[in-house]
Amino acid sequence: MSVQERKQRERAERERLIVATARELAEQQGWDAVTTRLLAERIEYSQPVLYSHFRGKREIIGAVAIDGATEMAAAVRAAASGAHGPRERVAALANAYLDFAVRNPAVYDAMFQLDGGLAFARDDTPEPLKDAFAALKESLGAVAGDGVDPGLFTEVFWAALHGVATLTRAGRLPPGDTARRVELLVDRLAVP
Amino acid sequence: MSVQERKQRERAERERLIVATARELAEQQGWDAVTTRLLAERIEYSQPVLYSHFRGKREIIGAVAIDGATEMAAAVRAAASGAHGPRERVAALANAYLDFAVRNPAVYDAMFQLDGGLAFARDDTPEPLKDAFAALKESLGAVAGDGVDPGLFTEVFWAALHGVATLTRAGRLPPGDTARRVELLVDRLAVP
DNA sequence: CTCGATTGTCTAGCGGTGCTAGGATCCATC
DNA sequence: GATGGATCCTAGCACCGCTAGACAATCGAG
Repeated sequence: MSVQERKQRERAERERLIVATARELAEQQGWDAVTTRLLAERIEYSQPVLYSHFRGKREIIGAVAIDGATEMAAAVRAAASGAHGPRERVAALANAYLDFAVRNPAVYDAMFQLDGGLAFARDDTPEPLKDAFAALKESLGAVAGDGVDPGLFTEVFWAALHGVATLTRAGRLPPGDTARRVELLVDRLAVP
Repeated sequence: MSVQERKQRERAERERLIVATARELAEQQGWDAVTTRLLAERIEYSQPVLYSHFRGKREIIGAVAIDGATEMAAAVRAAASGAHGPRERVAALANAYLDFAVRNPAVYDAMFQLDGGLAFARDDTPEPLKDAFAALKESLGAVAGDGVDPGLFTEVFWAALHGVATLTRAGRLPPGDTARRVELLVDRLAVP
């Protein structure tokens, strides 16, 4: 039995290695550079090994996305917990969110831009994704205002942050004014 | 001279055909299906002909994006001009924007999601792109509020719309509540 | 009207992609 | 130590964006 357990452990270890390497490669050279050949070479196995862990490249992206969601949830909660008052919490959250997107562009893309084969906003949505949304809702729900559904408010605020994050990184918005944009967003959207 | 002019005209005609076919193909089967081979077959020329008009696939995407920007600017202006009062204009604009994104997903992707090799938010930005932003600004600038730069406000409002559009279509936001989201956005962001 | 030059187009192919079939190799078990 | 199943790799498929070079059509000069 112990032998099987060891093999299982090693297999799980290798799977983590694949995901970590894919993420590293994507952050360094972009997702286009994450080819199955290069990824296989980096983990020092042949291509087919990747397919014994994942159905395809799409699932590898999905795995990176789930890892990222866990981290983002933690980052957002940490930022929120360090601020006093609902409004300050929201401002801290917004900055933490955008900071995460800037620091981990490839992971952010995996989560929200690329097709990782994941289900969103459904019952069978992976737990880390639900939890990341929950982390936003914890702070944002408090400033939704009377008569406004906290879930809906969270979605709208999140969408605004997402828009700022993606348009800025894609060069559609001039960089540098992010702080002022966040300020405006928080001022207007969050009810005191 | 007339012969050259005719040739030039036919060449321009073919270029329009390429862009229109690429757009049609992308809307029908997604941008992944827009391969140079299939595109060439559809226009009934060989692949290299595409490269005598465009530097590569990226530039074809860019051409579709520019076409789309012109149409979006018109759609937004039409919607805004049919509404009374600043706040109603903004609501009409927001709905027109999201409607455009839903009706022309491939074009929307070409404009804001894919790499079309275009410059944004710069001096050498193609005129139609500048004009699309200007169309937004015309209506949005009026509700920016005192002490808020109209350009900055337009960017933020646009980013929020973009977030709603992309997250909804990517399945990240449950569809169906778009109207309520727009309502919330307009209520909070637009100053009476 | 002929004939070289230019222009336009196509065939064929390069190096890359994601993915997989089938054979070789390793190793726990009998 | 033999054996059978799990594990892994080599080789290759069909496709991608893109391009070199052959070929045909057209133009302009003599």
